[in-house]
Amino acid sequence: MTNSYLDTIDVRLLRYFAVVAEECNLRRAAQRLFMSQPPLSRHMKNLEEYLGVTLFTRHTKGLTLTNEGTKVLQTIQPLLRTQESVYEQLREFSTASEKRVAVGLTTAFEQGTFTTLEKRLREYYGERLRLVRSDSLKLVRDVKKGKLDAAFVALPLDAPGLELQATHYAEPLFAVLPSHWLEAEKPGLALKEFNGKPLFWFHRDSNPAFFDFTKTVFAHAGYEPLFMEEPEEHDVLLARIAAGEGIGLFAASFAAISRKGVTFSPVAEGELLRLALGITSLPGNEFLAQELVELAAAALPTP
Amino acid sequence: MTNSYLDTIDVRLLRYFAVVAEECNLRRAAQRLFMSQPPLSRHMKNLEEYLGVTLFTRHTKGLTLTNEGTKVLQTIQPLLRTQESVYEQLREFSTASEKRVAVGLTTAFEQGTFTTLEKRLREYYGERLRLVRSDSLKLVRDVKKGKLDAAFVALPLDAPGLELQATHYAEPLFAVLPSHWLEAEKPGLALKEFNGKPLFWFHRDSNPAFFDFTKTVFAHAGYEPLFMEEPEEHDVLLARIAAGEGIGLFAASFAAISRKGVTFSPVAEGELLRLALGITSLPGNEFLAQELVELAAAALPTP
DNA sequence: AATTTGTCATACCTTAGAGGTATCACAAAA
DNA sequence: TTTTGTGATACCTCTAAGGTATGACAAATT
Repeated sequence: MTNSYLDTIDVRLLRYFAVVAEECNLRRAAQRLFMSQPPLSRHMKNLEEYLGVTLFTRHTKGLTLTNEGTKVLQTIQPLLRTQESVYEQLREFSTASEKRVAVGLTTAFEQGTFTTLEKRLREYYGERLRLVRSDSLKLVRDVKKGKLDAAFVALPLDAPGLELQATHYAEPLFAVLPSHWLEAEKPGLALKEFNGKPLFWFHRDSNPAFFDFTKTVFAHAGYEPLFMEEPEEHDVLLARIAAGEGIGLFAASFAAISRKGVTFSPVAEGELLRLALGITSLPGNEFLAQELVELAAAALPTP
Repeated sequence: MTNSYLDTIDVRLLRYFAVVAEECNLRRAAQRLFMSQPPLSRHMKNLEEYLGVTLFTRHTKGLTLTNEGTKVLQTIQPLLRTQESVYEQLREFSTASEKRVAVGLTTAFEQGTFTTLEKRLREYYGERLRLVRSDSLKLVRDVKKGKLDAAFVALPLDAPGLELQATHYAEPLFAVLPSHWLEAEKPGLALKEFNGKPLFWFHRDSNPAFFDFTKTVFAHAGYEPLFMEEPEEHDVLLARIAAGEGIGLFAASFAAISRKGVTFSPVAEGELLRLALGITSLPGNEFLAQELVELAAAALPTP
């Protein structure tokens, strides 16, 4: 019996192949699969290598299936269908025959903000609920992969291909400063007072749209920050601010956390710099998303 | 519709589950799957998490399926069967409707050793052949994974669960020394003359059985080497030997490669330190293995 | 009762491979 | 000629699969 490499092919590759065959265009197929074009190109090449078959002819307008490619496509259809139906059946088995709900929760706001919401979610979904805390970008990735059904994320956020529903909830950003920088209590600090001073901020890659937006706001306010890489851990960040290395900008709810040596202070431009709470999900999960919006409306303060 | 994590489960996990369910024992199941017990334990835990179902009750004599576990097992059977049959059909598609043959070739011998063998293989299998060169241990791993149908490997080698057939071909080891260490031409150097001198040698982990064996031979010969980590690249190794950092021990065929500053010399214990050529494959591939043994017999010199 | 053995679980590490960005080569369209 | 849209390539990052070492625990053995 010749194994010829084939046993190790992931069914996922075959599913990718089906989508590519349908689109006849790598870029579009990649978009539908929530990935970028190059890895998909590689996957198709590998698949051809595995199978020992040329699946496509490549030309400058896209791809077209070869005859063998068509045959392969027909051959795998039953497998893809069987997988779907079996997975559908497996979903029925979850505890108490009820469908599980996996929901993400952003760490962009102070976690205490969500205690009521969490309680409501647990009451509402009971054992079926699976709650995951992470930063908005990882949550978006997991929603795309199907690991999460929906996620509460911080807006603004660019999530192409996903449904995105806003809730009423939003918070202005607060400045977090080393206490000794603040000569007197000044509510509503103007950002321009910090011109040239270092700001702990996220890397542009993690959310280009929001990064560029804030940069514009900073510029308008006359604040040209010296960007410093933000530490992962919240307490580390506070410690470094206390040490006078730079300032931070957090959602207002974080003012609930105090630390020796740092001062939370509202900024004059706070209303421009708002984080809103949104719910993201794959198209098709609108019902769940709507449920979550309503639960959030009932369980979050109206600021 | 709720995705609930489930879409991302690899079918492989389900296949593992089926094996575990059959064996009711993680260690044995892991052995059948060519992996160690801990990852399998984790996989089963993850699977339960994904499905939201307790599949097994764990006790001190092994595992037993729960009722839900049995139901899940029944549910996935059609998928596993469909996958097998579809993959079987896919194999038919390989170029010219012929089954492909993936064969590994060890780098433990000088590659020129195999020129005739390679030629024969290509003549015999034609386009169907896929030849991979790597070290014996990676080849064994790929054979286990099904990426290779069979591989020519260096013996002795411990490959539990795999078929292992010896060919008639074997080579003694030669010493490779910095030229300036050799005062006069001495054919048949005794290892003990190098006592305490550094030896570039492989890490024990890569082949414990062979490592221990050679160590015993060294000890008997009165050679207590100072083991040094062997560089990956052959030419780097030669350069460092030329620089006088230590000696090496290679299969005799490598004497074909000369380099300024190093001398290849047979060792008196060479007949004890032999590398043989073997063919390894998964049980069930005996026919191919036998073919390869015969091709090797015809294409390799009888030393 | 104490020891040994065989079970699964846990902690930690290494590494293959999936996916990302930047960029290329090429042909069709403008 | 330039622009635009195609797939391919090179290179990087990081997740997750698999490995080793070890633990906790119960049954079997002494």
